[in-house]
Amino acid sequence: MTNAAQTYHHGDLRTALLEAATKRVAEFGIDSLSLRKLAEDAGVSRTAPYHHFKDKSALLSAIAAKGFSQWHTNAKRIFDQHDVAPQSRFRQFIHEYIGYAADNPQMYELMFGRTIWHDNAATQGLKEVAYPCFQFQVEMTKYWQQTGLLPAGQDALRMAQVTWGTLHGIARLLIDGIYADRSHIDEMCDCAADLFMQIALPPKSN
Amino acid sequence: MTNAAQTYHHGDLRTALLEAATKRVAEFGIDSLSLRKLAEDAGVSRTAPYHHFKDKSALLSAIAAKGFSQWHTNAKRIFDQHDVAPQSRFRQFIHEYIGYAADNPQMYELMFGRTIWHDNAATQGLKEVAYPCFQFQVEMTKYWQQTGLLPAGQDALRMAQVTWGTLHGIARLLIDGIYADRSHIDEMCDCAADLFMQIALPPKSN
DNA sequence: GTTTTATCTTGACACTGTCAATATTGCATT
DNA sequence: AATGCAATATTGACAGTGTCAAGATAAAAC
Repeated sequence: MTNAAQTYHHGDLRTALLEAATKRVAEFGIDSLSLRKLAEDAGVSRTAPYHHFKDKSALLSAIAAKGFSQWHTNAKRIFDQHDVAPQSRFRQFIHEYIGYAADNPQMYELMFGRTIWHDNAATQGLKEVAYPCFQFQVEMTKYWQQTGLLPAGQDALRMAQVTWGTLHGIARLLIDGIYADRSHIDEMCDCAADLFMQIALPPKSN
Repeated sequence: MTNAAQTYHHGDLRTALLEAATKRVAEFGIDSLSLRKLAEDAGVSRTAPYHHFKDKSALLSAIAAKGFSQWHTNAKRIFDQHDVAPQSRFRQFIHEYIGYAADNPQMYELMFGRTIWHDNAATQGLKEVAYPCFQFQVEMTKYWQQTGLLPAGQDALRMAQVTWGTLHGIARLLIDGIYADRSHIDEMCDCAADLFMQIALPPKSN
């Protein structure tokens, strides 16, 4: 017990655990998270966390939920800059998406990885935050189709899956250190943006 | 020297372990693989596997290596159908890539997931099989650019990263059960193909 | 036949998540 | 203020895990 407060009840253990766990995951990765060690660092016993999170998966879900709501507001901020031209906004969104993943690789891995999504392991609370985030991707896609940035002939949902899939894939390749190299992030983003906006682009002179 | 498997009179524990592990991973996933249980099933002691694989990660790398060489030959087979029009081949490649991922989700997860790639955990032997596989993606991209299927203005490597990223992303979204639904695989593939080949498509106006 | 080498075994260590039973406290109601 | 209940925290225990060290055994090399 390194903490001076030796009270039997911690007071706000849930918040303390969540914050410590978030920090630990961000720094050392999902696999490094141990409930026991976490409890010890918080100055409580090994099983104390179980009164605030059903199991380890629930804790991870809670961490991811924070990440989702954070990213969701960020995405809205970018998208809602109505004074910026759609093309620039679209490009900026791509850069910021990949940038977020590159800057918070462990959090991204947690949010969009199999750890919390396989076998329907995701908490109800997580789904309630994540699904609107997914839905937002469709709304944006619809808008970009309407403004002629993306081909309008395709179904918006399908289109959203593909465009998001691209961003997701690039992010994963970067994070997992496969094939793609961090030093060319911007070029890759621009390449993706150009590919998407083939039709929308005015014919280049040079 | 490095060919530890080539023995005349020895038992074939290495092969037995590799096969059993591959089967287990394919069926129940990476996390379900336990070296101890694997050894027990093979009728040897818990630490016997360590004489054939440095650690668990090395075993996983070996499994993934098999998957890579398998996929690599498959990709070449599709690409080398010179009697099929490039457009059809390109489309077929996309469908088969996603199809492979959808049919072998656990293997795909292992091959292209962080488990073996993060922290440079990949074995040298794995890299020797995987890197040519990545490189092939660039060669195909170059070809598609030359045939006018993909925009030729972009750097081939960058282009390959984006196109592969798209396939990878769609595959991951499918496998992890995020957002994308298995029942629309074909539509998603076609949507991606159409998006990539905007330029190759017959011009609608202008 | 003897030595070297590859392979396998037992024992042990330090972890992990999680359940069960128990103890302590804070808060609401009387 | 006293009491009862629900929330919270604790110790003990169980069944796992990967992996190292040291010793045993069989096969191969000499």
